[in-house]
Amino acid sequence: MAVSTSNTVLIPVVDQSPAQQLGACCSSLTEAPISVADAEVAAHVFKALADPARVRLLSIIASSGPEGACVCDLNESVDLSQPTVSHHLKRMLDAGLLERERRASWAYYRLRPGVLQTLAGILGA
Amino acid sequence: MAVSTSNTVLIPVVDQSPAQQLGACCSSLTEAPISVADAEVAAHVFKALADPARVRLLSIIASSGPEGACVCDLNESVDLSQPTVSHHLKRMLDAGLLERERRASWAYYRLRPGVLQTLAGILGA
DNA sequence: GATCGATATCGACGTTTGTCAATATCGACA
DNA sequence: TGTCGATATTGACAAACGTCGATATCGATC
Repeated sequence: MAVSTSNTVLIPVVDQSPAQQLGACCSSLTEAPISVADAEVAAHVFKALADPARVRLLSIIASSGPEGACVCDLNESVDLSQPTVSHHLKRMLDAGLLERERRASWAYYRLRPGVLQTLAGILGA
Repeated sequence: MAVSTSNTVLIPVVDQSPAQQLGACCSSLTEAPISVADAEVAAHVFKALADPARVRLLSIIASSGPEGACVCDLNESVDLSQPTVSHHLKRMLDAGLLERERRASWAYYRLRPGVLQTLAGILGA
């Protein structure tokens, strides 16, 4: 998706997940007023955390280390239907909080490395 | 609101703002799976950040230091009606992210001390 | 006390969201 | 190739949300 012109490579920001854009957007909310565009990006990522089921799913996934957590286990960890769990996982995946890997018939989700640190950096001092 | 019985003082958790409960709930999302109750508290605070207008308002307020920002200025900083700005401020106030102080006819909002650090601590490692 | 300016609340509206049942997809394996 | 189990997608619905205009509240000042 990168557009190459002579010796420069332009990467359309809109093709990146919100959490990816987050890394390059703003240093800290408290340092200076965030721009309207960057606020949009940040809010999109916070939205992915703005639901109890997603917070819990993320915590379970994050606690299961770099190998990730199997959806089959996640389905039983929260009291929600399988499609609903799948929906929440997709939401966090699209936001760039999670990564997915297929192993045989199963899907494993894991935390995207560094994304929580980036988010904390934007919040924290 | 504290209920005093003989020599103990019980503070009902439900009477505290979500951000206040946050301080006493969970250490880190990545350490161990968060409980259902704590996930509810955390999600409530994240919800207060899950809107572009609120992120920007919070950033403007946070950037204006401990003396806070006047609503009269905030109204002009974002392209929204006065009632909408008031609504967003109330949402963050209820979540425990902000504090309000009246000076003469004006209302000043400021960041509740330490709340972003607490939030970052829950996210970060 | 009457007025005025600043902020908050109310009522209404279209949009987004969380949820589920039903169904589709996709890989493994007989 | 056909079946089965795991996960994703679709469609529908109620609830929550963001927004605004109109109005209420509340202090200051005349």
